[in-house]
Amino acid sequence: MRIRKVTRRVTQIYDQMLAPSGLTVAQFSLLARLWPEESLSIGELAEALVTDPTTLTRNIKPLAERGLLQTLNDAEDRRRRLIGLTEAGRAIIPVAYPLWRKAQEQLATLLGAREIANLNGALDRSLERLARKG
Amino acid sequence: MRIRKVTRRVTQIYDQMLAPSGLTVAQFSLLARLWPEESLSIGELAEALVTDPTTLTRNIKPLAERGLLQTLNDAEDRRRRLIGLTEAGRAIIPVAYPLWRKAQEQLATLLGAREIANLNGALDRSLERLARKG
DNA sequence: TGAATTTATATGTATATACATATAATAACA
DNA sequence: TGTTATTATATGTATATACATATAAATTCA
Repeated sequence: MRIRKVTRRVTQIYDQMLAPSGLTVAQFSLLARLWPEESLSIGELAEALVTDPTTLTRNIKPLAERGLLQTLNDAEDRRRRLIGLTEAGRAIIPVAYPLWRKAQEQLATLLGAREIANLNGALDRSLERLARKG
Repeated sequence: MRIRKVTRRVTQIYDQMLAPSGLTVAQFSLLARLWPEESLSIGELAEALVTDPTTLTRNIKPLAERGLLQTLNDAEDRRRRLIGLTEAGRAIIPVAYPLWRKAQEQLATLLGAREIANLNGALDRSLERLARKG
């Protein structure tokens, strides 16, 4: 499958560039999503990241162990866990962001700005149609 | 990352459709690549699938245990393992292929033929630029 | 030819991913 | 209100993925 092949290479490029920060691209995406927010539940975060809630439970674990994420119990609904950035979690974003930008630039160089724009447009439209329900 | 989100959903769709065959889309891709060939080494197969050779070593394992793949030692180069389909491996392709087509059709319905063609074109061009060397 | 280098694959380790199922808590309803 | 159904998350299990490193075999070269 084409898209799986391309994604493997793209993930590799981002992961290699982000390596000095100690984050993977999946981890950076997760942290970055929480950057402007107070905190989100597992379910909300899963929906935002278009991933399975059970995947998120697992992905949160190493980040929480490294002290980048913290969990609060929702008083209104005691089933929910509210996930938010810790101090360290907020602090790592400005370290990782420039690396992420560099990966983005490298990709733009490899593929060309026109192709990137075309691809992003097609992916955005596809996401909308695929986001929920298959 | 957009492409990672889309790929997760697309993989899910293919995996669900292929479930009756007991294959994942990654496994189907691997077996299908060997269908017209005699056999390929780990390295050749990795390159064809745009994946890491170490990933392939792992992916082969469950398929070999299920008797779908077999390994031959290359007489010319005793480091190389030649991977090929077994009888059972050849037999499962005609079972899985229609399911794979169905997933493809479902995706075409969701995204539209025009968008699919656009996306495939962009992905093919991207693959060419990304395939080797990052 | 013998030592150094390169190449092919495997292993250790870690994250990413999702399904089936379990559990606990909330919501619905009779 | 008490029972049932639904919802949020976690766990068990399995595959997918790749890097660092190990190992063995082939190649290079002095």
